[in-house]
Amino acid sequence: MQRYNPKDIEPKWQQIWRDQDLYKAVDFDARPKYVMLTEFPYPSGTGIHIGHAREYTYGDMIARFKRMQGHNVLYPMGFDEFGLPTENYAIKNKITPQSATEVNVANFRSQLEALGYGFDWSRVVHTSDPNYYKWTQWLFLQFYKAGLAYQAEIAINWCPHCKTGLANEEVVNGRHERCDTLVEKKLLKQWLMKITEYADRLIDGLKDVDYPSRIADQQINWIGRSKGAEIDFAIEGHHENIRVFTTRPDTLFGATFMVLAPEHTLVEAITTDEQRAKVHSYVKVAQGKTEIDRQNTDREKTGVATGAHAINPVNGERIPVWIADYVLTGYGTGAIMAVPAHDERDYAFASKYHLPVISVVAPSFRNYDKNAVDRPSVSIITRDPKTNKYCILEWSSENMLDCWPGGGIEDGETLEQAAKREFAEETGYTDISIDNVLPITVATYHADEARKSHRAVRMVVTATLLSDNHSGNIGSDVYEKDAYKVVWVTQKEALDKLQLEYKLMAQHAFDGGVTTQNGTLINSGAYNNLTNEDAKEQIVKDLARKGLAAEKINYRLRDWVFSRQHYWGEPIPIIHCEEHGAVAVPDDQLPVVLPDVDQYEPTDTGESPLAAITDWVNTTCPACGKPATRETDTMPNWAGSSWYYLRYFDAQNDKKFADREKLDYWKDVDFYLGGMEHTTLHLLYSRFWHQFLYDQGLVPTPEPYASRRGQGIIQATDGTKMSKSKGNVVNPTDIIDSGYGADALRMAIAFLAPYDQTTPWSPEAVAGTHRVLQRIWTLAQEYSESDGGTADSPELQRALHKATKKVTHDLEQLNFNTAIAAIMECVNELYVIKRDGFAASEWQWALETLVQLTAPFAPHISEELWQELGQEGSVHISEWPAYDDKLLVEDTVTLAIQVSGKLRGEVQVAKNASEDDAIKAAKAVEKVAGYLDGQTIRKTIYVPGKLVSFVV
RNA sequence: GCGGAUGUGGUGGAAUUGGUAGACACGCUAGCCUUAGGAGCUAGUGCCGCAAGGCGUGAAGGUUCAAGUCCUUUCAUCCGCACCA
Repeated sequence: MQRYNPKDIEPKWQQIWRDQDLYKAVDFDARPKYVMLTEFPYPSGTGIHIGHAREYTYGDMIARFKRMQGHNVLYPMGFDEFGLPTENYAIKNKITPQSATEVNVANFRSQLEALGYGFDWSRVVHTSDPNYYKWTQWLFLQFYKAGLAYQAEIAINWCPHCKTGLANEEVVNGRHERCDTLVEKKLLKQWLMKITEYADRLIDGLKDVDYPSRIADQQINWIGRSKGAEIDFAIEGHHENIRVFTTRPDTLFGATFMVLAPEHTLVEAITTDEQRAKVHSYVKVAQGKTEIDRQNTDREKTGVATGAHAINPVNGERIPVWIADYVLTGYGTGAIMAVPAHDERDYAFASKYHLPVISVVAPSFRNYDKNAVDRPSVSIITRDPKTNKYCILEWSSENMLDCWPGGGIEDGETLEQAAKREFAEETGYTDISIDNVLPITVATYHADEARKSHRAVRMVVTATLLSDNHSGNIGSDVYEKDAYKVVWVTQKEALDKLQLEYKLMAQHAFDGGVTTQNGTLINSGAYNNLTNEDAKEQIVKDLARKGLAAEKINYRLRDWVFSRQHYWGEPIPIIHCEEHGAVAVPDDQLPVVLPDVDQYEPTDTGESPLAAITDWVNTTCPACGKPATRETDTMPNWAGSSWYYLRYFDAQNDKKFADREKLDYWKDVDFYLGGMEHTTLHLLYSRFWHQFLYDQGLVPTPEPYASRRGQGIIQATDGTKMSKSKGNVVNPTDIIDSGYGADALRMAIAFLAPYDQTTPWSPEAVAGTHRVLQRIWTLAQEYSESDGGTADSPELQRALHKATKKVTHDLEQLNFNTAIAAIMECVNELYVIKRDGFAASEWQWALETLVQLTAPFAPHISEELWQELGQEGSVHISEWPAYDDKLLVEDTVTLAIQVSGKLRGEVQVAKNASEDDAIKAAKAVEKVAGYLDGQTIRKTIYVPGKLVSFVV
């Protein structure tokens, strides 16, 4: 018998598949198309890692499964070659980026082939190939011609280590995501893409695609759409207005000051002479701070008054204008109205600089029956200054909520009188002072002794315990006597114990009166008593009539900084002419080829190294033929990957980026698997490009990816992140070469955990899957060496149909791990059946089926055994097995028997046993009978095929 | 703070509509076998207990004949964003 040795069979089949073009996708084929896309790799010098293997393994399994199910599958691969790592690698090794790329790509490709992936290599794309980036440049020019690519001199994020500008998306916690260097602000003339123009489309388009919420929400969050209004405040003694953006126009009456960002354009003009020196020095300090400093929310707020005053448009109040660096230039208008009573940041600022706080929204809690009768009442939040604890009533009845003392306000009684009386009646404490009436409206359901509904409209007061004077009486009537305890608790305990309106009162009392909750307007003139939601609309509407406000939607998303000051990227195809400005390179002069150079190190000047190559830079203007210069910035690494999937549909075309008929055939990507880290980068950028191309009529679908999933990360064995410096990186090629082979590795990766879960690598897993493959191998060998068996086996049929059903369903749900478990279970069952003897004809069928089920997971061994079983052609283009539910049903089933909800035994009954028979059988079980003896059976529940439950 | 997720044996992880918790695998224990291989086969393996039995899905309550699954409260961890007005 031949032993299973992957080294003998894997390279052999890889060569045969290549020779046969087995995985070549066919344009215009009649079978339904299926585009399985995984993110193409960046060909670094270190080769592929286990994360690549996880992604491509899942993709390959789906591609093979769909192919066997009769789809015309396109599973393409390419290389995302431009970018900093290769440039740095080339500089370090003193070679050109072109040759570094060539070497790395060759290495990547051979590693990918060793894993047995069924890529259609005839469609491979290379983003640094001029035949490819010609079209990246051409597409860029479509954006430019549509006004969506533009130049602007702005302060951008600059990485001093990589010496290039960065997009917002590439900065994480103030650092460049690639090299972890603190980014700086640098004022540079930049190319930008107007992705903000597509902000709404990028949100709305998510409704039409199948993305998990963690991906869709992250994108929505990143775009950060927020609805509000822009409101103009007049400045005393000036003609200009200060325009602010706010989402809370309902709190306008509570605006007690304004804050401008230090960089705001009006700062210089409005600052008074007395304040000028202070303002200047503050602005200087603010600009000297790093991004990370300015974004630190723990930092104490600072600011300086400009001396100027603005006029609140709703009430004519004169309010001071400050500058402070907690207001950002880049968002909204760079100026805010500050409402300290309803915004924590404004409150912190107001407290520090002793600015007034005016509450204008009384948070309300409403939970009552509309027909209820009003009953004015008061709740008293009393603090004992000696212990810093608060007095609450703890009820012994389950129907009563623990609460603040309080009760109805009698006719002719003031709020203060009622509060003191109720507190004394309920707690016995007679000596308190009322400090404050909280702006809060609590309307809550309350029933009296006659079960009549009341609406308790509560006033909430805070009070201080002055002495321990006590009446000795707790509770005023028979219902309250001994029904509760008076307890003193800390703030935290109070928040833990109290619920609903009582909790809300506590929160409001403890947080100093600052609240962002909804409620009713107070201190707001004509708008008093409106809900704040209604007031929002009303106030904006009224101001809009006077031309002082307009509804406005703001986005967190910024335009995409598209320039890079590096050599190794697509040259931006623009020519600068003194007379004609920025002119697009004509189509017939594309591509603008990256020139060969000796020096491609980045510079500190903010200029790309291309700027030094004068004979490349100097050219003529396409419009007038006069001397002109080329744009020397290059595109970001995200450019080539923004449309690469479209090129797979027509990879060789030299007339167009892709032929329209081929685009119409392949349409979009059916399933796109990739990394979660690309959610707000590549995935967002490419959706933006695609939506634009759709608007231009260049692609047939509004969205590029019909379905998207993100695979989880494989961590190091100890659960930490793999890193080269820690030496805990798992190399897939090493595992293959060590003798386990690609099939066992693929199975181990997929068996590890659900596909989207982050999970540590387990080195033993490969030994386990290798063992399973050996067992399958052995089964097939023993069959082919046997001379037939003895009996037909319904068990055999059931085992294979069950496995087929499970594997089919699990693959459809992407449950790779349980699909493999089902194969393992089936193999175990076959070993048990084998011991009982076997019939040749059925084993032939059983093994064929097993091999087919295994094919997507372990393609080499399946192909080898398929051939050994006497099949012609490849298992990978054989028809996926069907299953028959009828053959799954066993003749007898095991019923669980419960007595009073506890499992007490089990019994075998015929699969179609009647309820009576089943119950009779259950009662007959000795152990069960013991539990039923002497008990009255109150109820019997029978779930066919599952259990019998006796309630005694 | 906002958004998203996850808590189940020694480990990775299973568990359609509420219906025998721990499938499958790793590891471990014992035995067998051998062409001594990165072997293979058989049995066992949630916890406590000699057993009967009891206890068990982060914690606490609740609904139900029955809860990992539904409801309420709460704790912890991870990911993304974060002075976004």
